Amino acid sequence: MSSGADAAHMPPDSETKTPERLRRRAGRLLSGVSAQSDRLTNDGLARVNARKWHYAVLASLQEFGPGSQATLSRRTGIYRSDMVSVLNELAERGFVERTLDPDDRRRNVITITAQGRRQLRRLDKILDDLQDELLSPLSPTERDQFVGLLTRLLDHHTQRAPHPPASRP
Amino acid sequence: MSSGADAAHMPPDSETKTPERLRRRAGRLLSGVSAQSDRLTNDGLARVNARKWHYAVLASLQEFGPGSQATLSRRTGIYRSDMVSVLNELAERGFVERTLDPDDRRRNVITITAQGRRQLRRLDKILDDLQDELLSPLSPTERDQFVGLLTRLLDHHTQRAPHPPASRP
DNA sequence: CGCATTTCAGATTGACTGATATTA
DNA sequence: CTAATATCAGTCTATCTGAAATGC
Repeated sequence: MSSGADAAHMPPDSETKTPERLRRRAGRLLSGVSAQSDRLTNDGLARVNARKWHYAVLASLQEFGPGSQATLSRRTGIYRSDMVSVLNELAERGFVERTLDPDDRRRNVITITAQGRRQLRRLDKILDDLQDELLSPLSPTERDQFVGLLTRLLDHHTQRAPHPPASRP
Repeated sequence: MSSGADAAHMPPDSETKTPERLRRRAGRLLSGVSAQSDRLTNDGLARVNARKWHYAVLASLQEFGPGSQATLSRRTGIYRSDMVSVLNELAERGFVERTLDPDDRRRNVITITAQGRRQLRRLDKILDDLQDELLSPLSPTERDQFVGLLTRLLDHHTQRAPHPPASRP
């Protein structure tokens, strides 16, 4: 009368339910929600043939202007070694240009193109929608709260790197 | 007379500062905080030769009693294939016992030992401390808020798996 | 010389898939 | 027969390390 599923073929609750102390652990909650968010973002961006690092690089170029690969690496947190392939992808698609820096011939200067700016707008829209989906169970006030709390946590733990230096190669 | 660091050897802000739109993205904040939390937990547990899955299994056994490996897999979210090695580690250390299930000879019945219960208490303490460290910038009220928001997000997104079925093998 | 930059080549890791043997 | 179980072998991806080549 009461339970919806076919009890004969379903395992008892104790086989599927997560222990309460596990459910309450902030660390576990964080990695769960973060994994969900990653899946959402990766899938959403893959649909337009983009990756999250593309967004990071384009946004950085748009906001602070052109820079060397090492500079972009510091601004986005992407390892220098990985920056190469990210920029290859962005250059292939015509979103950035790589030119030799005349003042320092070790460097490449990376510039965002008009197409790159258009792509950035597209990605911004997509990420806004995905964020709405992720935060859909929360009210507008709660969303702000959530983002605020996360920001404070991240700032606190990345200021002068506590134990291992967070990111930045 | 104002800025603390030696300006000559420091790159300008535009080389190190993260773009504002990047900083605001919930997805980025989440993976940042989650990464920090993972680092903290992994390091903390490694100091007593444990891993986060150890805790998940021990907590599940303590809360719901003995179970087969498949059951534990469902309760903790660890893949069946990875459960084997986790249980090997726990059995090596004397925290669980593997015995053949007489009622169903495909199964092993996993039981927590007295040592395992002691270890669970130890790990609970460690994780409490690490959680305090992670959430240290937040007031007690804010910590509850934060955990509450995360719980609602996770519940919403794991109920009847939206796109890809989150975890559970 | 030491140091920064771009680049490549590979280590390491964790989540995940697939196949097999056994038993229900 | 199909389905579940424990196990092993191996893929795939992201993060990260190391070192070479070039130029400051």
